[in-house]
Amino acid sequence: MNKLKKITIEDVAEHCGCSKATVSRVMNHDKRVRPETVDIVMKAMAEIGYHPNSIARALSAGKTSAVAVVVPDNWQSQPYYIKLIDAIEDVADSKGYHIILKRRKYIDSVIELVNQKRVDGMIIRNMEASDKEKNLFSKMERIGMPFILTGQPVQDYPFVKVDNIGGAREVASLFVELGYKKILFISGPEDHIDSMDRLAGFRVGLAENGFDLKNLFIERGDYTKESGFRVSKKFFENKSVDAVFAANDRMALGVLLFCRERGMTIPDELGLAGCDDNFFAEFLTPSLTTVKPPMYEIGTIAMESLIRMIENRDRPNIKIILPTKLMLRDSCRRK
Amino acid sequence: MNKLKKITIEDVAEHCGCSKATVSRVMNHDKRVRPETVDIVMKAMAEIGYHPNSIARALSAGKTSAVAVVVPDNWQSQPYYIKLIDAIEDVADSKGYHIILKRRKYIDSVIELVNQKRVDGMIIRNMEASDKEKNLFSKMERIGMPFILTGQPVQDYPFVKVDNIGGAREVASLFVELGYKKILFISGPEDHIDSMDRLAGFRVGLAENGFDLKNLFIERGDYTKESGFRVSKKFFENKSVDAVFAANDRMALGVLLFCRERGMTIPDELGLAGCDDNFFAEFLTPSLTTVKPPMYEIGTIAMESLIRMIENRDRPNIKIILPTKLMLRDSCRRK
DNA sequence: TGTTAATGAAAAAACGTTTCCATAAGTAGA
DNA sequence: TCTACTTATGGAAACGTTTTTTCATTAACA
Repeated sequence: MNKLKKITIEDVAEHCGCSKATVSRVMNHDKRVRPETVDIVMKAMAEIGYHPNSIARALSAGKTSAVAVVVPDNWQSQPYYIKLIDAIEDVADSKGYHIILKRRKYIDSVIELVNQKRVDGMIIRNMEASDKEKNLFSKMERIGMPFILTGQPVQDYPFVKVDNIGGAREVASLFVELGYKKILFISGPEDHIDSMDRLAGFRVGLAENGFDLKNLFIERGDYTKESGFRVSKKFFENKSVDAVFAANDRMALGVLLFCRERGMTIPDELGLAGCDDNFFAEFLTPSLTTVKPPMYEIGTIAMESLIRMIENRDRPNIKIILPTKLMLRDSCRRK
Repeated sequence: MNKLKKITIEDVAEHCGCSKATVSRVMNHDKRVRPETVDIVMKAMAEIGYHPNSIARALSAGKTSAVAVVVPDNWQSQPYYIKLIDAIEDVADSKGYHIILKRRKYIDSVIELVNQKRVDGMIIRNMEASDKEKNLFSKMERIGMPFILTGQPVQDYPFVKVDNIGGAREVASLFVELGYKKILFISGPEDHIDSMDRLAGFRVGLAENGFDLKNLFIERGDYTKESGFRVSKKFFENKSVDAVFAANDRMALGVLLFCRERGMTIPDELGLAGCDDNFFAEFLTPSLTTVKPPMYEIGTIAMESLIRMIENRDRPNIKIILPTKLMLRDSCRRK
């Protein structure tokens, strides 16, 4: 096997009869090098096909130009994670950073990345926070490695998140406007913060539009399609409502499937709305009204902030909440 | 701002009164170091909280333990890319590798990764091959950096791909079995290899099941939902068929939407099948029969092969074609 | 003409590892 | 007791950059 000789800065120096230092200065646009020398060096680099070794650079500079992005294990269930990552990559590329992708299940590997100084910073989609994660956060804080949360605030760490409360409030306003008098809210699993926020916002929205909260019913699901089906089956046995608002689209899909089986037509007999603008929402029959989180914006702002933290070595206290967008589709209509 | 003093191998050496070399040997499980010394060093490392710097390691070893994964720009449209990435990460983590994710649009950045020796290898989902990509491939070959294609074979480079021909053949077999006598195939954009393979396989499958190819009609789409709609609208103006096979699910969705508008019931008046098992296929009404590509397996095999190439420094000629799975759903039924 | 200041570039140190080479101590065989 | 071989370790070079220091040359000035 032919062993390729590596081309280093030394070869360039030799080829144009100057020192490594000069070549390095040319590469880094140091203005103290004479223009003609610059030309000579540039030409030499092109001629012998030199490219600086980024690892050596990183070691010398103490900066890797890489950031880790941590997503939930089931990122598959939410295509908006792709938007989040796209946004992060768009910013990253324009600033010369690379992103190392990790699922939460590989948190040990993420911790190693930090310990071994393999990344300059991190963006974490933290939907829950285990002890391991909390330790990680405090360690990063301690060693001064910047990071930003994009799920939920934890302690006093920087975050960029969705305004779940505001989004649900808009749905409430819509539901009242459409004339719904009795409403069912299907929550997520116990204590899930997103779901709690959505319920809180929904309540506020209903109340401020003159809806009597006595007519708001609440059932608990677990975010799965099946739970949406199950909950509605149980609920509709002895009660009825005008509309259902589910804490996510998967459960709303469950409700829709139940109605289809039961022969209840949507939106005529029942209004329906979900959250997340999941991939199928647009293609269901009827298409599903839902609350769309601004994932691209979150990714953009998170990455821009992170880079600022990395490069300025300061620690601006980023705490940003971004508004959702109500996607009004066919699953709810004036009563 | 408090400047954290970095803890290096030198500190460990000092702390336990031995040399850096010995500490290094302990970390790398060199058996030539006395067991008691190992204990001392291990304890010292734990006590002062030492973690080796991965960048320094990479420089010294000439190995980054990172691989680049390149996906199409519109990976958003195909959730199976997530499965591909998950598989790659699963293998990567078990072998101590990290993955750097890049979209194809940032190919320049990918090229830099290679030039700057920032990764040990690459997995590329190449659905088409631009000149830039071809140059990249040949450069990687030249400098001896391993890579694997997971889209289409190019020249003689290693690849792992889907058996599009076989998948389409199964659909053909199904269609004949269901009693369809006249069939429309909607192709992808001109010369798209996946689409061509699917058509070829479909033809073979029909013929070998005794179907008269005179009754196979072919129209060209461009993979979008809209083109599926448009093509069917135009086709059904003056012809009719028993079933449609579209080269992807998005176009099949277009056909479905057209039928819904036109009042043609699926599967009673028209059988329908697509390719890809896209996210919505399962949730459409009726749910869509489709050909599911084995993306997880592709990712697994690609990454395992890549690691073998990286670590063994040999170049086994990987050329693997994996079978699809027919997802039989409600959109086609016996005539 | 001699002193000082500014400039361009070389040499050397640093970044934090791994690895090669040397050495000292210990063991075994004669 | 000598030689030869192993074993555990230390010292130093290497990996390929950047950055600091040093030095030599030229320009400027009195």
